[in-house]
Amino acid sequence: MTGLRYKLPRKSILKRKQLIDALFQSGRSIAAYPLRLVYLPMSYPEDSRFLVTFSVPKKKIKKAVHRNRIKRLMRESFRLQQYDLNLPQKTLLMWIFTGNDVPNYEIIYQKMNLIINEINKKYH
RNA sequence: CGAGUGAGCCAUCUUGUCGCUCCGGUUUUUGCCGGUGAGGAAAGUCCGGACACCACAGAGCAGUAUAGCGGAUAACGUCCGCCCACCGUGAGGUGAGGACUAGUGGCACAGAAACCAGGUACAGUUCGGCUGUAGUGAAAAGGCUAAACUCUAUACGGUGCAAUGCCAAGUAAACCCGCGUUAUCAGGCUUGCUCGGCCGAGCGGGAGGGUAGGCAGCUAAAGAUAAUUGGUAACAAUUAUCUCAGAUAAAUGACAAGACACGACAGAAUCCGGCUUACAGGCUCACUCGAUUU
RNA sequence: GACCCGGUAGCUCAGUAGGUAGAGCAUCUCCCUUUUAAGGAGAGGGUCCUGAGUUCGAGCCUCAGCCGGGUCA
Repeated sequence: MTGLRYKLPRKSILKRKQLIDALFQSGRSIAAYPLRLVYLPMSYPEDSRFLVTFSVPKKKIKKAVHRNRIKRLMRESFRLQQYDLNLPQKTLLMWIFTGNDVPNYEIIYQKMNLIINEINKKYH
């Protein structure tokens, strides 16, 4: 795995509303509190193995500072683990935070690792 | 030294590795190099502007806001100075601080009686329901109440960057019902109403279809810092230096090491000036009271 | 982001010149009935979202905050 650059540029971020709607309509999900991953294999023009986005509901986390903090932790955690995820084809990913409090980085990292392993089992 | 008052400022820092936004350069292949990157409240959206658009905004009414006097300002409900009232030993603090001698209304309970009056008990009387006292109450004939209507003075066109302009893509110039078509005529604008003015060949409703991209607006400005001058002050003028976020499912994070005061409230979304609310702790200056020493 | 509404009993809502907080449903008790439902009689239940201010006195007027909802591309 040497030589891999752990980057997460803008082109790998899911932005288009049409794709997000499709993801919610027919995507599957895996949960590991306080995280939930919604995913859907799909083809799209962007040159990236996946399109990913992170979401923290305002109903659960009231303060904008805390929502930003959680999204940053999730983004950082996914950035470092993106090559552990073995996907046979292009896939849409949405990470949703379902907890009620601000967690620390280690919990996010471990739970994300759990979900990623779960996905890999399904494809092998 | 202790207690306190007022004004202003700061908001963990340093280094390394990996990563993100925007800008510039390099390179021609999505890399590399350099720079850049949240707040004093970015918040609440409570005021005031700038800016943009609306068949240029006219008159009257209504409505809303403000309320000692003077000044500052682009403007303000903000700020500064002075006067007055109240609070504090004091430094100081607080104040919607015009008018119930224009009119209308309200004053529960208690009380004989509560706002065109009327008249309880007792006493005194010049016998005139005249005077005093008692009693209820916030208030008893003289008042209180305008954060009651109202009056006076002043100000105010409406909508807001999801405004607005342009580009690209796509769809349905179709269907049903009603009204109207060269007119003292449907309907619309003038943003609550009336008058007046203007637009006008289509308009209103039902059911249904399509779009959810990009660029401009978008950050160099009532700008920041310093000095000097004018002014009691708010503030203004001049000179010098500097360029300081512009994202768009939305950029500031992770890890490691070190330091100490062991880190509060909290995240820009068109931009400024205020107000209000949240907030660990620290610093500076001026002043007051008390005690002690000399 | 900008601009608007609302908060009163367990639920749905009334509440105007500021003066003792009400209705319907629900709950509980009793009556009626073989029993239940319906009907009748009665009872309990309130920080009027929170905190200040004006007033002799605020659900109501003023200011600040909290929570919930809506409109606009």
